[in-house]
Amino acid sequence: MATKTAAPKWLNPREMKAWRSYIIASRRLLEALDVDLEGHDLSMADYEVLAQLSDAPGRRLRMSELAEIAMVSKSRLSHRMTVMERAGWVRREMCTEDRRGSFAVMTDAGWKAIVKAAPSHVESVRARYLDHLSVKDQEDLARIFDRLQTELRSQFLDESSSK
Amino acid sequence: MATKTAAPKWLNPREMKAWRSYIIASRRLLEALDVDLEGHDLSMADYEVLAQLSDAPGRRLRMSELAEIAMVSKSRLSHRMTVMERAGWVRREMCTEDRRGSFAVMTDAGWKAIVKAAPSHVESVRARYLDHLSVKDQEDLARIFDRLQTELRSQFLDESSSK
DNA sequence: AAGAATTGGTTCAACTTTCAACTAGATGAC
DNA sequence: GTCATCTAGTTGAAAGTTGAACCAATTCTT
Repeated sequence: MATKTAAPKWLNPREMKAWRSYIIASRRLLEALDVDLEGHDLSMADYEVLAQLSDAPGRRLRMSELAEIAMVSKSRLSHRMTVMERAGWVRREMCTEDRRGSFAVMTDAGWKAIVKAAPSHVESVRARYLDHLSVKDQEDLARIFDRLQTELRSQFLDESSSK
Repeated sequence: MATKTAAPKWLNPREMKAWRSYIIASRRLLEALDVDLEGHDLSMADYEVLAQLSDAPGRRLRMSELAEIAMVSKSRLSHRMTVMERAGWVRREMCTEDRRGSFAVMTDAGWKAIVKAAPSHVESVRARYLDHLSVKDQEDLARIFDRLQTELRSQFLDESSSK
């Protein structure tokens, strides 16, 4: 920890509001979006995995790459894959170039499932989120959260290098 | 569902950015905050429960009320309570007015734990979030997410009444 | 070319969360 | 008052998640 000269400890009312309203609304939002997806037997996390996979060339990706871009741990992806494999949405193929590795491949059934779910999910994102934002709000949020993401990533890099 | 006259299906680039940057940054942020709390053997969810409890008069609340304001299910609260009870942070007291009910009560050890964790958590909220926002950003976010929350709540009420 | 270190991915065990069933007390209708 | 209904909270089983340990293949060092 850096030697901080007695930083102001608590949050002032403005900071508190910026924090609490964000965190509470986010919880509710995520919850609502998850509920909306239930009809398609999908969680937000699984949706993200399938969406990323469906975007990939050939709708196939190395497991680790998929884990990376879908922001789930390798372990978790591995487990979800066996579930989704059982559902017939994906399958694994071994990788001949690197025989440790394997590919996650989306099946036709998986493709159909995601194509079916996507419009209602998008509609849900609109109804729960975008529809309540002005164009300016959208631009502000994009800017703010982009910066946040950049900062978080650089913090992460710092922390893991100086471990 | 209301009869919507063929709404534009997909997200335009601005909407997409507003959505993706928000969702990705949020995931990373929550993750970082959770990691920061690990040192105190707390998850964000448990922290929230304890924080709410510590704010209550007498640091005691009916279980259902606590579940409500900490935004966890009754079942989940019940399970977490037994864990935190084992850790000596809380205890249950039966409610004499309504003998089905019980109170969650924070122990001295629990109070000490949360008092110890709070400054570092606040510092973490600053470092991961607030420090990267201008005053204007903070005000914008508060306004936006307050509105979002209001909308989500009213949607929720609509949906559960017309179930 | 032989170890040593790294990487890709899975698996196991511990833990957490959810969902539905359940107990028991409170409320309401008649 | 009694039967039905509702509410508070807990429980147990199933499903999900995590993190460490693990295997096997690759790459790095010398």
